[in-house]
Amino acid sequence: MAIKDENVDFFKLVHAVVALIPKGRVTNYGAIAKYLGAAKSSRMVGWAMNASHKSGEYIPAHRVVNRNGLLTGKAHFENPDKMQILLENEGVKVKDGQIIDFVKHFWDPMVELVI
DNA sequence: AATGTGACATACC
DNA sequence: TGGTATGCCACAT
Repeated sequence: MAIKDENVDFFKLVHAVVALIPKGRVTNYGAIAKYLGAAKSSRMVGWAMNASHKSGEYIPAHRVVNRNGLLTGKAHFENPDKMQILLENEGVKVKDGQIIDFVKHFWDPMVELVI
C-alpha cells in the first residue's frame, strides 16, 4: 500500500483528460494521445478506456470516439445503445452510431486546455 | 524476456 | 471509395 500511489499511469492521464471533456463535446483518441505527448499511442487511449471500467471513477467514454466521429467503442459499453443515448442526451446528435457535425462538437484538449 | 493484443491513425492499392 | 496493411506504444500473460 502507498508504495506506488504517485505512480502516474498512462491510464490515469487518459482518464483525467476524458473526465475534463465538457458536456456536449466529443474528442477522438488521437487528440488525447497527442495531448499526452504520445500522438502515436492513440490505441493506448482506447486501451485506457477499456481499463476505465475497472477504474473506480466514472469516465465519460461515450465522449471519446474515433477520428471519423464513429462510436467505435460502443460495443464495449454495458449497452451499446447507451453510448448514443448519452451523447444525444448531452446535445450531440448521433445517427447510426456516427456523430453528426462531429467537427462542431469536437473538443481538442490541446486548444481548450492550457498546455 | 518475449510475444500478443488493442475502444486508433495513416498510407497504399 | 473502401478494404487491406503497417506503424505505434503501453499493458497483460
